[in-house]
Amino acid sequence: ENIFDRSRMAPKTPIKNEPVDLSKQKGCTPERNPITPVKLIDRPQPDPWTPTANLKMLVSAASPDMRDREKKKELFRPIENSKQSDTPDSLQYDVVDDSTVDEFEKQRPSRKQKSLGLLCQKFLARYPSYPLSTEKTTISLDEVASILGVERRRIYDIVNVLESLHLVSRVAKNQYCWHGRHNLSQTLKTLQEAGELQYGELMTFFQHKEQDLEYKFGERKKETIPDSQDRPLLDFSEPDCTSASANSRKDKSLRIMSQKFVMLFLVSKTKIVTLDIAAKILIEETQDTVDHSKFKTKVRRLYDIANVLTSLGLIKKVHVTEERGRKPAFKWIGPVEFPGKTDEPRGHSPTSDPLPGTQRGACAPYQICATGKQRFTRHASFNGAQPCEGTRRKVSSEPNSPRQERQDEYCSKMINLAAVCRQKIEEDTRNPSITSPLSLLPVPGDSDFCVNPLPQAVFPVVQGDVPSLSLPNGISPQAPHPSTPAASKTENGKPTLLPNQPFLCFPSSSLFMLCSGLQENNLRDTLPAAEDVGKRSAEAQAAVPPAVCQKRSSHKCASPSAPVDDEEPAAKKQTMEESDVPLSLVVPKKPFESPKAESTPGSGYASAVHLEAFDLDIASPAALEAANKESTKPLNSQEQEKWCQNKDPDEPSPGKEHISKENSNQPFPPQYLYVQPTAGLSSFNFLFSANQAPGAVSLAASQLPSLSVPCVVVPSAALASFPLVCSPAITSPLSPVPDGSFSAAASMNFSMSSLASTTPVFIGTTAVVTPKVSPAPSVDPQQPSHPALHLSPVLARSCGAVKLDSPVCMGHPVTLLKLQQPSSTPLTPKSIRPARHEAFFKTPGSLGDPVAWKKNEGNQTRNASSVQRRLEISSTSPD
DNA sequence: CGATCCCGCCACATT
DNA sequence: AATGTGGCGGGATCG
Repeated sequence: ENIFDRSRMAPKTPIKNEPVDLSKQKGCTPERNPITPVKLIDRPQPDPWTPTANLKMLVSAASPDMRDREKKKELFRPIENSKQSDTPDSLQYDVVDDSTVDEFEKQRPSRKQKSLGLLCQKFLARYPSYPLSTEKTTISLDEVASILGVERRRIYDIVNVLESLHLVSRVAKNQYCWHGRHNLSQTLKTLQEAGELQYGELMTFFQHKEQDLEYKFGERKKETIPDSQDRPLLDFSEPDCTSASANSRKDKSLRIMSQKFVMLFLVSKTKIVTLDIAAKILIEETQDTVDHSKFKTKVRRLYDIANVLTSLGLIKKVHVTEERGRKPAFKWIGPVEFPGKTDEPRGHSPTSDPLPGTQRGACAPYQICATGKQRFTRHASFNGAQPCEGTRRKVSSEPNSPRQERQDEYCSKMINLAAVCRQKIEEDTRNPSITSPLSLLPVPGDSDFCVNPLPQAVFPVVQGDVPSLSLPNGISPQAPHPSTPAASKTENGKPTLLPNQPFLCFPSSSLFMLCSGLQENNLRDTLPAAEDVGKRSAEAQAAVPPAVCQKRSSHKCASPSAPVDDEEPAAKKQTMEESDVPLSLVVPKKPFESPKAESTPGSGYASAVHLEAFDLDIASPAALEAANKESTKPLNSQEQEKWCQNKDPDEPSPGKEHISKENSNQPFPPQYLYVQPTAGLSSFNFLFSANQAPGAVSLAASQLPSLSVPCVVVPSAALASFPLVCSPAITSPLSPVPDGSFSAAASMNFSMSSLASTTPVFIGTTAVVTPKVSPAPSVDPQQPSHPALHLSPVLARSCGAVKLDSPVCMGHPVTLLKLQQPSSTPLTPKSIRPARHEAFFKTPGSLGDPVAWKKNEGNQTRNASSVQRRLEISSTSPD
């Protein structure tokens, strides 16, 4: 009751009104009046410093007696003061203080006193951590705000974060329901899983570099992945779920950010996350590079979140010292292991929700996790047929557009990750001279590369395809490899793939990137794991072609080893097999949509990830998995696994070296892009070797039209470089397309992929390998760019980051892109992309922004040089 | 001076 | 239109 009164009386305004300045000055003579209450007013609060104080306040609020005492102390001041009227307090506080020194401080309301963290503590003190299930505690924002003596806005900050962890949920306007920490572990678990999917690699990656190299990517993934797969993603849905549509809003970035932030901790091996990295990763859309301001804003938000999380006792502030110096960071001090299996409760049955309204997996804003994916895959298999689409969606539960958003998020994430990686790489590079060649490849637009949300939504899905795929998978038993199974097991297509390799997952299940060694190579220096990669890559190269084929033909692949050798044959077979796929080709729809999606996304992705997005449908994750497995396994599977596993950080090089040497031509090896088949397309899986030539991609675009094939692959012109694997059927048409040479290869099969890889993607590893010398030859289009030199910084970075993985990347300098755009523009999807890219760039202001550019440029140069070095190094010394 | 982050404007959403 | 929400970033404070 008091509260209300007081609140009204004094509450808000007073504080604000008061000019701070005066107060300070006055500080000396505090108190009294409130004329210019300013700081003085604050004073009252001051005392709260101690956490306990806050509690006391609360208590005091409860009991008048306490209050008086406290009052002296001034703890409660906010609320109370209103009532008490400031008078006395001021005086007392000083007196009261224990520490003499503090008086001043106490007096002035210092900012700390008003900190969000403190406020949050007060807030939390009001509610039991583990409320009885029976009692439902409702929270009135107005009430709380007045009680705590703050504006409502601040309460939102707190509640939003709490909501992200499901400690509270919104029940109605101005009303929240307090759940306490009962579900916290589950929530964290869910987040962890989701985080693994989304950020696992990155984090691992980083950490490796930075901290311990011990880690292995492969291992790491394996660990996490397994579990995560089955589970539904996060359901963060929380509240929103209720209104699936609701997502629309901006999506409460604070909430999402909070979840993402927590995820980073959970997937972090060290449990320490630096603010800057978190910000980079969390920045969506824009690539890091673009705005500095954006970054700043993100950091601010992170501080807000961190304050709340700190109050919850989940993290604590620490500093990490890196090469550059000491950086602010936070360490997770909350639970790491989540005993309760979340699964049980929710996992299998999505329906069960702990939280009342929120859960529904589908809804969750978080979609990221893509709850849908996993399920889809499976479902898809079931469906088998077209209907799938419908089903699938249902399954996904997302009726609406929301997905797109999700996808976007993913995209953004990916981008961010890429950026982060990039940066890391860059940094690393510095040290040694390791610039990653990748960096060269910039893909400007990539950032956008958003997911192809549309595709998913749009496409009906392909489940039919999936099934087919799945079948193979099922069959796949042939591949005894453990890894495979694991993958298969995991529902998520993505995860499965991952086992050994580092990969990037797209939310949309449609694309997967497998990075074999790229990163490693690049990073290698820095990274521990790199070595593996190298090996892998080498092998991968070999394997790749087959893999490509296999994807669908996994059956064939079954005899993995063979395929490798017989690439061609395999390819044929594949094609044969794929014939099925062709069907998918039929599907025209995709093309349409996909183009868009692709175009945009693709470009974006490409840039970021290098992926090409294809819009295949996301729906069929299984297919992907299968494909992936197959692809990799058949040829490489074992090897790869070995690599992955084997790779010991210590001596990765050996293997690699060999490989590299062997494959010198195709240094890149390992990366693959996976595209899940969409419904129609589903049958096709695309694997792109990172190496591929750009031309292929472009071709694809052109092709597409004609074919209307599902293959969406459209690499952005700039990006171009990706080779696409086309289903055989498609191939014919395609083959011609792109670059003559490449295209042919591409069109044919994967085998070509190998070719492609060999081909100089100028940017690709090859580039690295063969130092600049003649990267160009391979691709005309690209040549112009001469990426290395000109790469737009941004791109380069992004590429680097992303690319690190894939040598594939094409580095196109920004300039190039532009050029291409005009030229290529026209019809092909490519053209589209380019355009977008530009737009993209511009938007971010990157281009426009002088500052950004400058930065970029600087980087570029740097990169270039480093790259060169790198190339040399790589070429010379594989190690 | 960089790290923090309070404060509150203001846009968008909901009622 | 009013009110609820919450993005966002200026600029104050802290260290």
